[in-house]
Amino acid sequence: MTKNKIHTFEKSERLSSKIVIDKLFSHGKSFTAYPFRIIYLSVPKEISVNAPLSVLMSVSKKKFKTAVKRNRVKRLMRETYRLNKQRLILDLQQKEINVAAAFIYLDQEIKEYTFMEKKMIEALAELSKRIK
RNA sequence: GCAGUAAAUCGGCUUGUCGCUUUUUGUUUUUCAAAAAGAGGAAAGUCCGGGCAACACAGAGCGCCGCACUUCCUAACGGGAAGUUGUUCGUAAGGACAAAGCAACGUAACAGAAAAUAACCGCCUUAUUCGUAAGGUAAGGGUGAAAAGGCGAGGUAAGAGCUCACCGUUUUUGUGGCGACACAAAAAGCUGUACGGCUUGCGGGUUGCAAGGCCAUGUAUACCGACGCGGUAGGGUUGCUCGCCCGAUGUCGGGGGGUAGGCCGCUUGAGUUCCGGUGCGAACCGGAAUCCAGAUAAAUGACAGGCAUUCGGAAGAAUACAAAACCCGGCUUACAGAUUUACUGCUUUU
Repeated sequence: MTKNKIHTFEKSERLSSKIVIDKLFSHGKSFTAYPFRIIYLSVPKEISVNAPLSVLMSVSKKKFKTAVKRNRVKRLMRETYRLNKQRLILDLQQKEINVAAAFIYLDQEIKEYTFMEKKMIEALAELSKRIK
């Protein structure tokens, strides 16, 4: 494993299956780590493709009316996730479970990158603790 | 120099680290590496028009919806260009808005005598029992969005295009213009105005790429074949019996439709850039070069530094609006700031 394989965010790591998303929102458990609300669900290995963790980012249209601002928030979330996900993935690989999760942004304003990063690390730690 | 008007263009640049999507090449079947490309003038609103696709469709009429000065442009348009007439804003350069028709049918509330076969008051004439009655009259009054061409003079019992001058209107003729129309002359005393669901002309089938087409794992399975039970269980016909008819459950194979998912549609097109020509212009014609996002819950990014611009004494702060979703042509709306050209007003200097 080379160094630059760690911080990726490829298609397989994104949650794109309609069925899994529907399941996630109807049966998933959730908690709030402000400014994120996180919904997660452990998925059987046959359904999920490759990655131990597949994720989607969501920003409400009500809170950010223009697409440019929504994109900005989503990209910030994605970057912070991408750079800090490694610990959680190792954890999941040890436990041998696959997880699907949705990150929903709750705040009304765009926050600084440093703030977002700090909160993302907290949220990922919390998620790691909750999954058994 | 300052303020403004019109048209057009641009709308940050750059280095490093870590990423994303597509394509190509190499390595090689499993993803790994390299290279190239990767949001806009409005991509937006989804308001019009067209391509494309599926479905519908003998022909004609009625209805419904949209549009409406002229000529031109266009694949088409409710769009655009150049003009016409009117109203209006601005000192000006210029800007904004409006525009078929009233022959037939219909409407014009309230107010007012009356909203179109005009007589309430007033004015005048005649009659008079002096109360009024008959008639003439649109000059004056008030109402109203709108009052019977305007104004002056003559005229008259009082008045009236009744007559005349000027203005307006309509018609005819002439000149200019492709035309809307403009100008000029002559004639007509001049049969209201505003509009409509009315009339006329032109256009319109419906739904939108989540259109539409193809492949198809798993699960269940219409139907068919083979093997097996067995022409057995059971069912139908009938009040019952006979008779007649249908006929399982299993295994394997074929097989249609089709869910998850994938592929096509999908980016070479009314394309883009440059040059030349025609036209006042929108635009068109000819030639050369070129391939320039194709994602799918949705890539085109994040962070750190440097530069530029603006604000500020400095520290520092700010750098608009807004992100493709089948593709084009428009319209509308948002937009920090910068640049160019032409023109206008004011001011200074010459």
